[in-house]
Amino acid sequence: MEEAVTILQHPSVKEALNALRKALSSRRVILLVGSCRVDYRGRAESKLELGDRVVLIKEDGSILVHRPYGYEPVNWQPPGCMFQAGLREDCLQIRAVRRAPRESVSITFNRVYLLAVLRLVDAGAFALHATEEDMQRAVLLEPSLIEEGLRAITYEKRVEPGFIDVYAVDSQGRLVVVEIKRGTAGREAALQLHRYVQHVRATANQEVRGILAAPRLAKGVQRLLTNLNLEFKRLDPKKCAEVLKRAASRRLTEFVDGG
Amino acid sequence: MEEAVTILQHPSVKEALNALRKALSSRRVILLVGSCRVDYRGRAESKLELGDRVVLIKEDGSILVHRPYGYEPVNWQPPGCMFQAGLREDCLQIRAVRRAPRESVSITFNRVYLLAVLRLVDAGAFALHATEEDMQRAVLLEPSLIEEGLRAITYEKRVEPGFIDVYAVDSQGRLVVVEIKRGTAGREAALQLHRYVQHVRATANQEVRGILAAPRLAKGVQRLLTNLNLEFKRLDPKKCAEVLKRAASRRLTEFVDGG
DNA sequence: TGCTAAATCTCGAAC
DNA sequence: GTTCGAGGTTTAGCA
Repeated sequence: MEEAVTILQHPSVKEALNALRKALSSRRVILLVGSCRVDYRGRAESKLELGDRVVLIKEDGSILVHRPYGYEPVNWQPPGCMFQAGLREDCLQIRAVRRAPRESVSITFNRVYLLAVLRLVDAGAFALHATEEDMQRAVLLEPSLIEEGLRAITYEKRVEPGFIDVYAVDSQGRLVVVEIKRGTAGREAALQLHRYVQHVRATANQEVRGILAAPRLAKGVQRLLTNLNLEFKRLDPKKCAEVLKRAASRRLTEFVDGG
Repeated sequence: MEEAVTILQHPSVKEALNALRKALSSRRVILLVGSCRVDYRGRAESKLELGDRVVLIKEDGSILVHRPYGYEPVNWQPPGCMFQAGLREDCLQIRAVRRAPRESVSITFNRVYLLAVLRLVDAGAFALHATEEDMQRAVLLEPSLIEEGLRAITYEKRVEPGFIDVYAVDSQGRLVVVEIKRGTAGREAALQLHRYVQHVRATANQEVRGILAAPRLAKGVQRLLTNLNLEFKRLDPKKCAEVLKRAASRRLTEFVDGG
């Protein structure tokens, strides 16, 4: 069985090329550190002059070029690339090509400091909580998070301008459109809600309330809401997550008790 | 002078911790490969179970956790983090904390396959062409890209709904609002243009044309434009980039000839 | 610092 | 294959 980690330190260009070709054909994760130039052609075009970078090639054919700073890669290619590796004027050149859209990144190393070929096994589950979807599910489960007496009718209702997060009826029988934002709700969110409410009003021909539910509003948005005859309701993502967790454990209890 | 690349292969947790602490305090770029769990708390919450990952820590205090597949990091922290490294039940634990917003990522390695500490020098210039801003500048330089006889008045004009990309007058003296998109223009772009045009009409009290300029339209958007009494003009990002390049070399020629 | 709009956005789902 | 909306979006540009 092959080693999980194979490392070449300061390899010659030829040594690096040999190891790289083998690693690419066996679909390994590859780490390359060295001095390189990068050119991109496709949806846009870019040129990056000589400097030290970290290049990460993954099993699914994605590639990232990282500078020593910044969250985002300076150049990249999404999963599904074809790779070519070769020599070019004493340099190691790697080309990552994809079609649809047709684009390519080519990286030219004049020096390689480190080449690591990795056999990684990762089947770990990933779970993200307190997303906007979680908040929506929480409101459907407990509409009182928005206001007492509210009853949910549908969610993700398709209307012309987009999707209504939660569509409900209040204690007095009026239609309510609820737009949920996980972060600070800005002007765009208010306008989005406005479009939905306008559409429902035109269709339903009765009184329709619009409620923007978010942890907080951006400056000036309260005034915009007032002008548009819409309402704001503070809604905490964490509290929504707790509602979901409670509901899940309740379901579990009922399941155990009932079974 | 210290080595540009320092490597520990399959270090013990204690060895890794020592090297990591030193690397963090000297603000090096750090590559860590190993088996780990990851927890995130902040704007949302996430949990990633055990698996092999590549962790990249940068000079500016950003950190990325990459699985063996996918363009995006599964967990991360933007530049400006504080790092803590320690032992936790025979595991190497790294915590990256930032405030505003308050959030943290903690990574717990039960095994480290590779630790590389890198001294990278990257001063290479990066240039990106054919962005939406390039297209806007090209249209300002040559309004005939949109239509003959068009004259630009202002750009990035502030109006209530946002910023008008290019504000112009056509050959017959009518006001023209131009909205530019670099990619496929969808429904949202048409509605955005509509809002701008409505606003200008209300303000200027005269005939106002709205032109959506983009390489192509999403399906159904042409019909929407027609309903809203707006126009579409095909505009190629690459052609815009060429216009700019031509203009730049012309300026250079004039400069050389004149000087 | 807060807010707005763009991105080689990416990613996923729905049509 | 497109299109559309969300993202722990990030990033750049301004008020």
